Amino acid sequence: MGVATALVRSSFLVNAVYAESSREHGLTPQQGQLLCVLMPRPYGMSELGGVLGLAKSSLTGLVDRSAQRGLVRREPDPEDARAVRVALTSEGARLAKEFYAETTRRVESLAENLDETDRRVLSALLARVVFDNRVPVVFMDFGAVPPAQS
Amino acid sequence: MGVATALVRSSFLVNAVYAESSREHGLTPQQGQLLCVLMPRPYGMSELGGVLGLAKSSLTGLVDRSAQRGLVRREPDPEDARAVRVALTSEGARLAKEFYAETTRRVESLAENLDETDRRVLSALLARVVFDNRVPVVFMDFGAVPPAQS
DNA sequence: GCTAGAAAGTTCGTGCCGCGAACCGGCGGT
DNA sequence: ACCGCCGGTTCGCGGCACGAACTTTCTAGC
Repeated sequence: MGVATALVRSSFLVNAVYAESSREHGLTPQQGQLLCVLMPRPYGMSELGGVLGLAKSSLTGLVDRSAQRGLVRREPDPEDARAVRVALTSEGARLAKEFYAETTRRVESLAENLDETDRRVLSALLARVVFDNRVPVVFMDFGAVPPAQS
Repeated sequence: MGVATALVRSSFLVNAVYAESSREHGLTPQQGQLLCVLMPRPYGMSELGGVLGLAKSSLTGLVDRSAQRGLVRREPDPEDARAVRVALTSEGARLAKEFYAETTRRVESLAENLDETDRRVLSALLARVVFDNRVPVVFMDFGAVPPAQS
């Protein structure tokens, strides 16, 4: 199988899993992604647009809906009266943590038939691709590899 | 980087590339995907739902819009008066071929910094994941590796 | 200081997407 | 001949993403 085909199909798979996990947590995939991005710290709207690859107006809507559900909050930026800092509410932080953990678990399980070595190799190669192509931090890397204290 | 993080981020990347390629061909990503699936042969609506992972009603809409743009056609199934076979129009087939080729090229180029060996390993590992998880044929594998007459 | 313009966000209108519920007509077993 | 299943469509809903136009605030240049 060509590398393009492999990448496209695996993306399809990961998306499906991500979407299902979102749905089961009462989130849309976009909201799930927003929560994950906000986990480490608050972001400005434009900054979020850059990370998520969305237009400003798209962000307004996404943050509106997420705020309406009590997941995030718009705080005024103390340094710039125009700007806004989008932060998780405590409820949002709770859900984000849960969603992140469960999604990580499920995506990991997609590679459960690979042995430890293969998983490491796969991670390393994908990490290289991700790095080379300057992919923004759309999914954290916390305890991601709480790993093997080999 | 954990395997989950690597998979999620690379998916994000591939999606972005896929979406951009679609847009530049005047397609939505869903329409592009539909065209790619239909390249080898016509499909029934339910069958398409299975492959794309969509509800019946979602398919109706997608096929409607694609048909309106002259990309696909609904043909009656000669064996079953209820059923329908969705097929590419000649225009649709032309665009599909173009879109497929360009998208393959771009996705491949995401791994351009990997040497031939690494690319092969990456393909093999992803193919394994895709196979183990029964991912439907959402992206063909034609001349996928027409490559290098080294 | 003042003003021209850039930057941060919002609003608005449009089209696409995905879903479930309800529905219709053909198919098939009994 | 009937009744249940199956393939598809319709409808109404909410979410998503965009560009264009607009408001307010910041900042450069003079």
